[in-house]
Amino acid sequence: MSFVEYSIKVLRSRGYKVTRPRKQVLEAIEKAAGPVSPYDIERMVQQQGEHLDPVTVYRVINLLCSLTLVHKVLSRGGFVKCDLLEEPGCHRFLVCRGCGILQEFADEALCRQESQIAQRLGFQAEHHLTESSGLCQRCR
Amino acid sequence: MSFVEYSIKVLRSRGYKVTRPRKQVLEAIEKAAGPVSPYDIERMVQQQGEHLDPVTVYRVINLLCSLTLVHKVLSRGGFVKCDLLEEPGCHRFLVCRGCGILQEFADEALCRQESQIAQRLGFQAEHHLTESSGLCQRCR
DNA sequence: ACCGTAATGCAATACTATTGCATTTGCTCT
DNA sequence: AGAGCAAATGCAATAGTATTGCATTACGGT
Repeated sequence: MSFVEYSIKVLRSRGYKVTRPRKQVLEAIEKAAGPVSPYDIERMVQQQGEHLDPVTVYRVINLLCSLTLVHKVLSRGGFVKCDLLEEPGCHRFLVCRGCGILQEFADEALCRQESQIAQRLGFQAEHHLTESSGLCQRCR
Repeated sequence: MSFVEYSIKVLRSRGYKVTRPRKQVLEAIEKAAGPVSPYDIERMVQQQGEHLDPVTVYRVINLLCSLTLVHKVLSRGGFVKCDLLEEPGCHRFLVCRGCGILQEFADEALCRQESQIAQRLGFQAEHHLTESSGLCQRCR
């Protein structure tokens, strides 16, 4: 099942409508090579002769992020489709500082260790956001 | 030694000039309760009857971030002074979703574990950015 | 096919960030 | 103390990112 199909299934199952703009955004993000901004998405859709309001893109992206179908890449800006979909644990990124390539991963042991450290500091951690930078195999 | 004093020492030791705007930014960030934007800093300085260009604030902050005297809090926006200064390892944040309070920490074992995971995925990690969200002791 | 509500489009606006160039100023050397 | 130089700042312009409110549209259940 493709990213778009899976996302539509999730939208329906949570009671969200499957609208034209939502499908447009999903398709744009699926096609994109890397992180894209809401305005990038607007442009991609426009280049197909269709129309889409950037404000709507923001709202769609917010929804998709809240469903973890899409992630924001904080260290670079822009949004990417989730590559792990149903994989449990916090989804994290490796970012190559050479070519910019992204690799998503999840590791429950890491989650546990981080939560443990947080607990020692009086915190009850619920979610871990991690973006590690370095060099990918190629750029090394 | 205060944050400002330490920062000035670092600036000098690395060959950077200690200028009026740099001192103004350092003092503003030291006083701030939480993360502040460059424009917040401009306002803080102006309220003392002094003047400071926001573009300069951006440039100063970039420098301070590159020296890890200041960190950007990506999940919230805004910049904070580093509370760990000379502590080795990547500096990370716990962010309370209740009151917004920040707690900075470093943990070299965590760095190692993350690097190891990255290596299994073909990555040579150099730096780990982490912001965990949850509830602080008070908000729980 | 209709209806109600969720979602979108539009307009306005605020915030965040960057670039180039002329001018100033901190620091070193005498 | 003063001169000179490179680094840093101020200014102007501009691009990119993000949010809000309200009128209108359209999805999906009946």
